[in-house]
Amino acid sequence: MPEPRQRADAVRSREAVLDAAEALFARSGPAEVSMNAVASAAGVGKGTVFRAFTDRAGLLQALAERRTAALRRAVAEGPAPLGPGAPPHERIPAVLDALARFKLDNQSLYLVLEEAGAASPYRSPSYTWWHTTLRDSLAQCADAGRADFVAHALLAAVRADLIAHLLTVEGLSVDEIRDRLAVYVRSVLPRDTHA
Amino acid sequence: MPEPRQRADAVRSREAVLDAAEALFARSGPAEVSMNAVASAAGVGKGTVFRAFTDRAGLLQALAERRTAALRRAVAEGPAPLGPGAPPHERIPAVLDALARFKLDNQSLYLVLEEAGAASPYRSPSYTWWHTTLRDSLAQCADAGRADFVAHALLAAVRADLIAHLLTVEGLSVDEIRDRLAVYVRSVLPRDTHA
DNA sequence: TGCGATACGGACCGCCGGTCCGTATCGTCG
DNA sequence: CGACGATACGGACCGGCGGTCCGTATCGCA
Repeated sequence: MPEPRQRADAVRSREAVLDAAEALFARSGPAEVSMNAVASAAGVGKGTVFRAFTDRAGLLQALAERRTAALRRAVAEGPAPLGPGAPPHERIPAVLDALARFKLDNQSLYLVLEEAGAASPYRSPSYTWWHTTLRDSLAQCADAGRADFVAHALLAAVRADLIAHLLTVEGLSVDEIRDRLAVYVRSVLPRDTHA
Repeated sequence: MPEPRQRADAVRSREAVLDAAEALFARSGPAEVSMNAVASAAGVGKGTVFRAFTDRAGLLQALAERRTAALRRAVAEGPAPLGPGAPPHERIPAVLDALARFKLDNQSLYLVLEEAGAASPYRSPSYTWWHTTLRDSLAQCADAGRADFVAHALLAAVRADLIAHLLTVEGLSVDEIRDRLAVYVRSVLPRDTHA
């Protein structure tokens, strides 16, 4: 199966829809962006949107993939402290801090993305990637068998709706959130590796 | 305003709807229970359901309130280790374990309950209550200023969709989940109080 | 330049949460 | 005990959602 190539107009439409969707999600609240709205904002028929992305979840996922590409690259192959070269007890807080900052900058998108709805966020490739990365780093940090759960728990601490709540309802500043998170993450990591 | 009293039939309907809803949520998956289904399962018109609970969120909240009453009482005024008499470093793991077990027993209800949807779960009175309880216990455990965030982070570790994922996708047993959680919670609590 | 394959658009579908109002029931008071 | 005002009931109804379908327009290869 040699990748049947895509027609030029299809590629153009796909791009237009992604751009429009990104703009809409940035501007408005979570569930307020309908597929209809995306389609007409992109200057495209509804059918085209669904042809390109299958369903709502597909569009959201494509959006996430595109938006996080740079950050993921920085973590996967960049320099310390984010990259794989850094020692775990530096890398883990750095990665979580970067992820938290990123979610703070892309709140509305992530609020939608992590909405349970049909498929839980835990099945999405995006979550799985972060979890695996974190788990592997944690596994170098002594508590091998528990690394899997700890990775989940740490990621849960930076869930979009929690962060939004801290910011909006509890009135914390971005730096306060980052600070609390940093302290918390350090408290979870084993003490013996602390030097 | 002397509480205008309710008519007998209204009370009966309310009860019938709660019973029916509880049964439906226990049986089926999360988003698969429509208000229409609840109404007809309760042998009642749709209007009656909305009259009694205002909207979907109201019904869900009433359901949660009713279902967790016993557990909340045990935590608020019961004996150690759950009750307020227990020392924090025993009470906190006990409370989280109890909460996790409870969510394991009421998965589908909690999956619906914690769905972001309109209002985030963090604004619900139920969440606020658990958070306050946990925060107060944590505050007796040294790290005063951070207690608020730590309470959020620990509660995030027992979110319904995470627990469901561990159980369903990762195939952990109930006891494995409780064990991982216990170890994790202990790692978060300050070491100095460890004896 | 012609023609098969592909993509486009928007009318259309079933269903959802939520509203509305004519009708039936309640409970109080004479 | 009968009658009447207040309250609750039920289900037709509404706007809008995610998703489908198919006649039509466009693409790109020969």
